[in-house]
Amino acid sequence: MTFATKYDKLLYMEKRRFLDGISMEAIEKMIPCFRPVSKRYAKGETILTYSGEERNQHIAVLFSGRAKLEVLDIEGDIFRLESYEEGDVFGELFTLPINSNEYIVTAEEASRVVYIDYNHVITPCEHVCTFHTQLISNLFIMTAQKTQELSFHLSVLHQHSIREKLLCYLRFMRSALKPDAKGNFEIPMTLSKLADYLCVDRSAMMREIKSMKTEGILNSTQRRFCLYV
Amino acid sequence: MTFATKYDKLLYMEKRRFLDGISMEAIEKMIPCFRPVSKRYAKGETILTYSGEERNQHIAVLFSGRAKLEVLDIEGDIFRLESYEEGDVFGELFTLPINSNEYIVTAEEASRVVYIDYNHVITPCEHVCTFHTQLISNLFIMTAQKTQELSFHLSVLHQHSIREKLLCYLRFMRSALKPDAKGNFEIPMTLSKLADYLCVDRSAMMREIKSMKTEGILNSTQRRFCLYV
DNA sequence: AATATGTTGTGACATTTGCCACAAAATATG
DNA sequence: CATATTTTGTGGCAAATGTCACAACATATT
Repeated sequence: MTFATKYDKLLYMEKRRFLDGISMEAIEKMIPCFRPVSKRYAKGETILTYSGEERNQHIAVLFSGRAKLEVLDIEGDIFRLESYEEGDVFGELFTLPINSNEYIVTAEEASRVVYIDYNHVITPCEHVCTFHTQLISNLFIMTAQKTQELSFHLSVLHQHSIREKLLCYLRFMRSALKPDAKGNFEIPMTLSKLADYLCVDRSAMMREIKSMKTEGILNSTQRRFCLYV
Repeated sequence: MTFATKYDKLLYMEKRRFLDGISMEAIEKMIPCFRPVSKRYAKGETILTYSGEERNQHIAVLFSGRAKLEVLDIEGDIFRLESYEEGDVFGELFTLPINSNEYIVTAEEASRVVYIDYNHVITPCEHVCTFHTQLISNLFIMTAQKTQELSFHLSVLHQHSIREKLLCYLRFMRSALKPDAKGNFEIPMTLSKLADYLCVDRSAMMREIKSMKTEGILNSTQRRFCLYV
């Protein structure tokens, strides 16, 4: 059904994970304290939905697999809002529910999700969890990184023309991906997905890439790009 | 210089503040622990800049006033990325610095900013700060709310046409603002700012509003809207 | 109250962008 | 390896959007 799965990342950054810096022994000690609930989901299965009517105070962490968040609006249109990879956090806590819109998180691969009560994470426990602090820090950094990604996405969409959007995205990718000796780098998603990300029509984007090539601004084949500006 | 200041909010939600749920006595006890640095800025003054070259591990909290975050890109174009009101958190930690872009936070009114070292907040202190947990929770919720706003902004920009963007924004506002008996509500920014927010041309937006009026979809004068769909 | 500055509202025109349709290439699947 | 599915690349045409210019209005400032 879906191809090119290994290219489906939206951005390329070193992500903080929920359990970074916490030893296995510490994790095992923390389990009785946090009482995490782990659930498995098959490919295509709905992980959770919310519509803003009841507040869900659980933090969901995607431990393995891939998932997406889609919005079903009042018109019946559905569109993808976010993509989740291993280590991502999600849940109602992180999405401002637009009234009467339905938010649906679906597994795009077989996935494992761990639910943790938000209050348990924030409140220091009676047992001496040395790594509780680390956990809070991780969670905080993860949320901050999420705002970073969204912030970047917005700054790309703020560009007026397709060309400017492309340049904004590609320049960031060039600096993030450390291009090879010839200056080539390969973006982490297909051109179709890129058009979605930039909120432009795919064929219009292709046309723009073409004219940028003839102008000598860049060079590319498929996902491989080389920027001259 | 700037008018209509009370309408300059982007969204309308009950925001968690940094010191919510913490008594004055507790705050005074916490001061020696956190060692916050408070600075005042005049209207128009630069609060801070960053470009991703050195990591600034401080959290900035806008205690009073108003500020904006702008990006200066490689072309020399400058555009507004975010607006900050009282209680907002900002700083390099929350913005993914696009390579060689310059990020500039400027005071739009006389403002007071409190800087706190991130590690001090996250790490439990030797003194018994009962409200340390509350503080962490506040900070976390604030960051989550930030992602909610960005997330909403993105979901608006994902709409293809000006009309869809308008409807998406206005429907949210209607539900957030509790319209009067006649169904009227007043959006919290000027129409010019709205056009910016929706990333469309202002006059094109006005044209669209006009044709929506003739179609009987909505009614409006200035910032006051009444939606029929 | 008078002035300056920004906001709202409108129209004509140019341009960009989206839409559609199709073929070739690349990538998964069995 | 053969097949199915998706991605990439291209062109013509229509529609949506941006640009420019201007007047009336609203809001701060003095």
